[in-house]
Amino acid sequence: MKQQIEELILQAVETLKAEGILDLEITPHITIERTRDAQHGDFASNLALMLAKPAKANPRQLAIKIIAALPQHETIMKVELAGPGFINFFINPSSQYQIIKQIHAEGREFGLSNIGAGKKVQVEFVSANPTGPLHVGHGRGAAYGSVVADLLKAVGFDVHREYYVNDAGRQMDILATSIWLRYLEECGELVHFPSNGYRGDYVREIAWDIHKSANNEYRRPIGLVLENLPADEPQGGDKEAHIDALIDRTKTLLGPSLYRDFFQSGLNNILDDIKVDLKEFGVDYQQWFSERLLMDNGSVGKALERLSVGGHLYEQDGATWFASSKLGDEKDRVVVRENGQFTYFASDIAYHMNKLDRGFDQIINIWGADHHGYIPRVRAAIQALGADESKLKVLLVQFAVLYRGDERVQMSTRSGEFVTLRQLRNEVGKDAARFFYVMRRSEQHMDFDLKLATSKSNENPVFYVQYAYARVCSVLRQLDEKGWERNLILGMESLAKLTEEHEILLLGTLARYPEVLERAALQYEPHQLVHYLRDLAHEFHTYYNAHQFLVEDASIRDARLNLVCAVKQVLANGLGLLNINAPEAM
RNA sequence: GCCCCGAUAGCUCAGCAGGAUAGAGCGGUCCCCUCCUAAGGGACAGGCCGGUGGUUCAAAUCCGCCUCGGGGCGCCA
Repeated sequence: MKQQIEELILQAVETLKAEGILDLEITPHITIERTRDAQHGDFASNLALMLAKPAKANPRQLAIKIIAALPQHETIMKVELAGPGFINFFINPSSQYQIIKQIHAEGREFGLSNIGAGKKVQVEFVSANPTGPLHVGHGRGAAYGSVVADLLKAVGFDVHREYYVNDAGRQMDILATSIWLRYLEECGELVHFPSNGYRGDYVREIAWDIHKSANNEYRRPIGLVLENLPADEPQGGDKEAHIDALIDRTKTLLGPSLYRDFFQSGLNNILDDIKVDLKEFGVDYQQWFSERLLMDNGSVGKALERLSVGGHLYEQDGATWFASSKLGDEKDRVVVRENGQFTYFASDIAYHMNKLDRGFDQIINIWGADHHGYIPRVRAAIQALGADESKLKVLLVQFAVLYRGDERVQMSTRSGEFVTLRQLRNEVGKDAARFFYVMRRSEQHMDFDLKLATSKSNENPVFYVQYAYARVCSVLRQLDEKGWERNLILGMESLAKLTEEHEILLLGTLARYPEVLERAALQYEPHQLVHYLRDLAHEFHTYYNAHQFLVEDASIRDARLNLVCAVKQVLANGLGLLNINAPEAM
């Protein structure tokens, strides 16, 4: 519809050019938008306003000429000049009814497009360290990332979803050590738990499990563990030095092989839990990409080699630095520490090299807003690797600040005081949680009131949309109970009987759906789809209250049912994209 | 100090590839079930779109400056 009007306008412009009214040099960017006010018709163009200056003409005069030059078309009922020079298009109602036939014909496919066809996109999201269960902050990234991925797929991109598992590095050593200390407690040793260790209950649970299956295999006397350790912070020492020494001691006492076993069982335990958690939250991945794999298979070395060949590395103070400041970063970054270990950034460079080598046309990283300072160095790395940095798109998700009523909930993984994603799901359910997370713009700080989200009252907006769907289902059940049968063909033939204001309004909203999907996908903004679904549900509820669908006159009845079933289909398609259930009854 | 995000109704937020009287939900006041689920609908009240300059025929939307919030600036991950 929109495209048709665009073509008509384009033809008009050509005509005016041929007549010498418009300069041949002018190639206008034609913008057509749906009107907000029905008085302004269905579509409006500001073309005359845009061209007024280059054409050196009065916008209203110009609009009149454009209108005169517009070819006739069956879908256009009338064209009006309005305001300062807007051209308003009124669509012929008979062509508006087509949307119902289209939705019925396309079903689940309705709204999908192929504007992304042939483009491979990788979406990396969540990628939380496997040092504990996912909390509600990760939930937002999970919901947002999965819907962005689904939207891109819906408009034709070849989407690859990935979780980068930080299974190497110091944090993991701290975790392994924390589990081991809890394990020793379970064995009966009297342990002073380090202030910098992971204190969550899940650490104890993992320790119990290991003790159950391995008994005292990993037990060492606590005296040996604590011997000559630097003091912890509460004792006036440095907590970092303390925990590092504790890690070293753990490795020494267990030996490489046993330490690795222990480490691995902690990792597996938590990663499996994360996988199940996300699966239950409706989030699937094509790949779980291991950082340790990059370390072990030499990819990090290769990536640094590539940077080195390009002259991007230098040695200073015993460390190896990446000269990222020459490529837009604010300072250079260490990639190999003085102690010979790679930094986290080094493996991230390798990971991005790997992404590039896999031939994605676009790489989308969805990060927490706290990582924003990290973007310039990754861009620098991509350039240094010889790739086009515009392939990288970083989408930042602002934090969800948790409230319980008026009280702000403090969160800290270390202290173990946090609300897990699983707790949230258990309290509100998958549907409400997902809906809440994506109903706000991702760059927007979000106040997530657990009290509100956990309330099963009608304040919860997800019910509103689901209820519209359930109502249609209910209508169809009622039809059956009344002994009527729906005649699809008769309904389609009688669409012209849908002349009520509410009905015309719904036709327009239904027709908007593909545009909403396209826009939401290309702008990575799932909330646009959420708002659309709310609008659609609202218009349906209003219609429902204003008119009876199951009327005696079969032709009107079937026409209305076809309209209402089109609404049902679009609600199902939209909710499906959000991975939110569409219940037959509530 | 530098960087990112934000500031719109009492509250939570849409609207921001500039457009015609700024929207929704919740909360407030009132109204609508002998009728397909009232988890619904309708009406009213509620706004100097943080402030201030600028660009434009047109600015909540774009640009500059300022104020106030949140976050980030490690040989941590």
